[in-house]
Amino acid sequence: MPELPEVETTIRYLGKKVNGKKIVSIKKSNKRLRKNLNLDDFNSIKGKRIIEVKRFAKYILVKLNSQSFLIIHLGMSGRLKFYLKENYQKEKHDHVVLEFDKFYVVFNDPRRFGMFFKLNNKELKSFFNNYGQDLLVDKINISEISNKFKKKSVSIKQALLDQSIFVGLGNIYANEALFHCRLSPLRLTNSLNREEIFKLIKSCRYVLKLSLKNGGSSINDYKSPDGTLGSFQNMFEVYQKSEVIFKKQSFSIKKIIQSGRSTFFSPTLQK
DNA sequence: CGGTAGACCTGACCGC
DNA sequence: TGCGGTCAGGTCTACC
Repeated sequence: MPELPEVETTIRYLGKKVNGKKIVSIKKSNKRLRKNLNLDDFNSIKGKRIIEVKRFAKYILVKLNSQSFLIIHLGMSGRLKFYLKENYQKEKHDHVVLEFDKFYVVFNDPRRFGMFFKLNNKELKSFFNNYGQDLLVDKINISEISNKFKKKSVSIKQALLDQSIFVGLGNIYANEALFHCRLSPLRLTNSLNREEIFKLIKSCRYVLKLSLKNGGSSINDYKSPDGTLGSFQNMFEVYQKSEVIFKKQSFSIKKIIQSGRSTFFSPTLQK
């Protein structure tokens, strides 16, 4: 489900609620996620205080007052829910429940591609050592991207999803960004000149920021922790569309599969 | 090493 | 109403 704007929306909301608060208790289901808390880590969480909630790539990092972090990844269908105590009702696929003094924070994930685990400071560094530049916050180093692009011979669509080059783009925003800069998803990374790479990055940042401004995209299951829906899905230009209007003319959108993911693009407009 | 299928899951939707 | 097929925001692994 969630790409970078959805994760960012989640941490901004949650940070305001939990910063400085103590975890009174923790419960979990016995269902397997992509990564689970081991027993020792599970037992160590009760009583810890939350210092801050951050994001790295599409991961949510909850810093605890014990030189360690809860690491949460929402996978395809995960979300964090926030409930005042009197409002909590258990739902299907609630996998982790963090109890605070006056509220609960609940990790829910139907498909269970998500992760909920713990790392100490040292482990954190090595866990995140192979990630690329964050399109939302980093000042992008174009030369580095350009070098990575030259060394590869994959389509630029695939490259956008490769988290060791860029961090945070997922399938929706990769499609939207490519349309925004009018580059064909079929182009190979080593065929782009510097100007095209610059354009591509600019469009990625534009699309991500616009989505964030609109609270992310809500398709099927994504909601922010308080249940609000994002609205960027109403602004998709190509994703899951069959035609696009440009300069009052209508162009058809083609759907193809690239490395197992759907790509939507206009062969006429994107070169 | 680099690149690509397939695996991991549940649920929604569509056609019969 | 049910059954089978297809598809979905993301990673990771096993294999050429």
